[in-house]
Amino acid sequence: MNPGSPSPRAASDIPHAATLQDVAREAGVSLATASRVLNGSERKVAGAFRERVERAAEALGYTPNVSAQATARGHSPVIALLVADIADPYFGQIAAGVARGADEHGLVVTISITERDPERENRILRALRGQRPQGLILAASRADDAEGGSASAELEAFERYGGRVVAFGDLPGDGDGDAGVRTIVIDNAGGAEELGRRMAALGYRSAIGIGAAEGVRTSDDRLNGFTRGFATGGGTMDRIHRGDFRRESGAEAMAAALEEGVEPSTLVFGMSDVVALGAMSAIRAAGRAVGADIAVCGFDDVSASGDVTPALTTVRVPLNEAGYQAFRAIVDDGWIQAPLPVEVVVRGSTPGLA
Amino acid sequence: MNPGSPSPRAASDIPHAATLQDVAREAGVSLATASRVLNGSERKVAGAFRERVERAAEALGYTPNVSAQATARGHSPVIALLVADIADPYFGQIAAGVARGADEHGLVVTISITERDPERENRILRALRGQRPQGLILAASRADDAEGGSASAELEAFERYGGRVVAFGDLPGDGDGDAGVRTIVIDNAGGAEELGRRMAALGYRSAIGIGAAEGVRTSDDRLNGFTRGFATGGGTMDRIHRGDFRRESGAEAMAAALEEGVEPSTLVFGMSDVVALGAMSAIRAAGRAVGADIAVCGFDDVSASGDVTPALTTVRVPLNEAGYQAFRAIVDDGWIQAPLPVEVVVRGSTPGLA
DNA sequence: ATGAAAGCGCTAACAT
DNA sequence: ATGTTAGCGCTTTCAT
Repeated sequence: MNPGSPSPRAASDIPHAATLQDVAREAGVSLATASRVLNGSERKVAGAFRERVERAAEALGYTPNVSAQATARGHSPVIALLVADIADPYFGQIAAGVARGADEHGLVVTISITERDPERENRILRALRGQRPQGLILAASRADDAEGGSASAELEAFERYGGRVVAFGDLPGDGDGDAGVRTIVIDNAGGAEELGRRMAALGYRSAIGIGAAEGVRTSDDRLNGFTRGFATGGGTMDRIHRGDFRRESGAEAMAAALEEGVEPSTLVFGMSDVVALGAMSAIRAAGRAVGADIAVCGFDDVSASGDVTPALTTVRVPLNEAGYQAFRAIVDDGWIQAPLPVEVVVRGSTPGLA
Repeated sequence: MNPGSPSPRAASDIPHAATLQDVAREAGVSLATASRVLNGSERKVAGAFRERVERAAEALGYTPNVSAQATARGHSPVIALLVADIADPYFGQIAAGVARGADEHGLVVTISITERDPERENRILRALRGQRPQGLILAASRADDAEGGSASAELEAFERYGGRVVAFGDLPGDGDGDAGVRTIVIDNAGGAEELGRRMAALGYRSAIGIGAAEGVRTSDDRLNGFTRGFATGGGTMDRIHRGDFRRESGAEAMAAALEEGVEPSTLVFGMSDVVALGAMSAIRAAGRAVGADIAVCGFDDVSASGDVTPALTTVRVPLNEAGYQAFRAIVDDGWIQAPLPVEVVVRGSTPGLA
C-alpha cells in the first residue's frame, strides 16, 4: 500500500495516549513541573506536588513519548546493532550481550540485518543515522576494504554529530579517518595459532582449511593464525576451500574437498563452528567418519558445538561478553577494552593420533 | 551553550547533522516543499524544484530525523519484538523472520529480552509503549495466567492508541479483553500428537516427558498432544520432569530422571529441541547411549538438531516463516493467518525397535 | 504547485 | 521551587 504509512488502525477513533500536558492539568501543575518529576534530573520538586503528579500519571497511564523526548533532547536512547544474520548463533550471542548491557541502562537496541551484503549494509547505515542513536555496533563481518570507502564516509558522518561507533574485528584500516571507531578485538589469529599448535601436538600433519573469501578479516586471521601454529608443530595447510560464513557453505566446501580426495587422518579447520558443523555433516553424508577418519575443528564454541558427536574441538570466544563490551564501549567515556580470553577446547572431533 | 542537547560527546564542537531547514535553504525553497519531495506522499512538486531539493539533500548528506518525524506523525516506524532470549535458536529464527519482513517495509525492529521473567516483561511492555511502535510482537512464551492481569492491561493500552499486538502461542485467555490481539498459532498439540503416534508405531511404549512448569501453554500443549498420540498407539507417558526452556534445564531434568532409573528402550520427549539437546548430553554424561538405549525426540527442529549424532527426531516448525507472518499480522489490515505446517522428522535418535 | 504557520510531545533556559 | 516560553525537526492544514 502507500508509504509513509497512514496510521495502522482506523485513525479516527483512537483515543490519544495520555500526554505530559494531560498529567500536568490533572495534577494542577505546570508542564515543567510535571516534566521534572516524571523525567527530569532528580530532587527539585516539593513532595506535595511530586506526589500529585505521580498520582495523576499513574491514573492516566502516562508513558513518556520517546520520540518526543528524543527530538527535544537531540538524541535518542537507542543502540543500533548491525549483524549479518540474527539466526546465526555467533551473532545471537553477541546480541544477547549487547541487549544485556543496554537493558541495564534503559536503552533500547534496534537490530538490522545486513545479510552480508555490503550495499545493503550501506543503505542500512544511512537509514540508521536517521535514528540518531547513541551508538552503533557493527558486528557484521565484512571484507574490510571492498566497500570501506562509502561505509567509512557514513561512519564518519555518524561520529561527527556525536554518535559512537564500535566495530567488531580488527583495528580499522590504517588511519583512514576511522579514528573514532572503537573496536572489540577478538584474538582470532592468536587463538587459531594456539589451536594449530595443539592440533600438531596431537599428531596431525596435514590440514585443509575452509574459509570465507579472501579479504574477510576474521576468516583470514583465523586461517593464517592456524596455519602458522600448525606449521610450528610441523604440520602443513594443504589447501583452502572458500565460501562464506553459512553452514551450507561449509558443507559445500567440504563436499568439494572430499571430491578431490581427503586422506584419512587429515584435519579440517573450519574458520567458524557453524562452517565446521556444516563440514561435519558433509563428511558424514559422504560416508566418512568424523574423528578417527577425518578430524574437524572450528572456532567460536557456539553451543551446538558441544552437542554434536563427536563434540567439536574449537576455540572458545566469550561472545556474550564481547557483546557486552561493545555496549560499554558506547556508554563509557574512558572505555578501554578488557581482554577477551580465547581458549582452545579440545574435544572428540580431533582424537589424538597414536 | 546550545539548548536542547547536551549530547553524548563533547557537546560543543559537534556539527549538527543537516536538517530539513538546511536543505530547504540550500535549495532555495520552503520547508514544506523540501519536506514534500524528501518524504511527503508522491507527486506534487515541480520537476525543477524537486531536483534542486534532491541535489541539496545529497550535497548536505541529509537524513531525516526519525524521532522528529515520529513526533510529528504521531507514530514511529518501529516494530517491537519481545523474546525470552535472543541467543536461543528458537527466538533467533523468529527474529530473523520478523526482521526480514520489517526490512521490506522500511521498518526498524527493536528487540527486548524478557529473560522469561513476567515482572520484567511488564516493565518492558510499559517502556515499549513509550516508543509508540507500529506493532508489538510477543514471542516470549509465558505462563498465560500467572501475570495475565497486568500484562493484559498494558496490551489493551497498547491497542487503544492504535498499536497492533500479535502474540505467539495460543488464543488469548477467554475473551478477557485481548480481543484485538492477533495470534500466530503453531500447532503444538497436533504436531506433538502426530509425533507421539509415530513414536508408538516405531515400537516405543514407555516415555518420559521433560517440560516447563505447568501452565506454560507451549509446554503443556506439546506434552499433552504427545501423550495423547502416544497413547493412541498403546504407549504411556510414565512421568514428567519439569524445568524451563533452557538447555541446562533439560540436562538437569534428564539427570534427575536417570537418577530415578530409566529402562532401556525408553523414549524421552523434550518439549523443545533445546531441552532435548540438553537431555541428550545428560544421557551421555551418565554413560548411557542416545538411540538404541535411550531414545530422544524434541520439537522445533532448530538447526543444531540435524547436527547432533544421532540426529534428533523432532517436529519441524517453520519458525522463520512464523516470524514473517507475525510481521504481516501487524502491517496487513485484513490479515488472516496462513497455516504453518508442522512436520514430524524422524531421525537417528529414535531408531525403530525390532 | 508552493509557502506560511500551527502544531506534535517534550525539554530546558530563563524568569519569578 | 515553580511557571513561562522558546525551541527540537518535521508534517500538514490552510492560504495563495
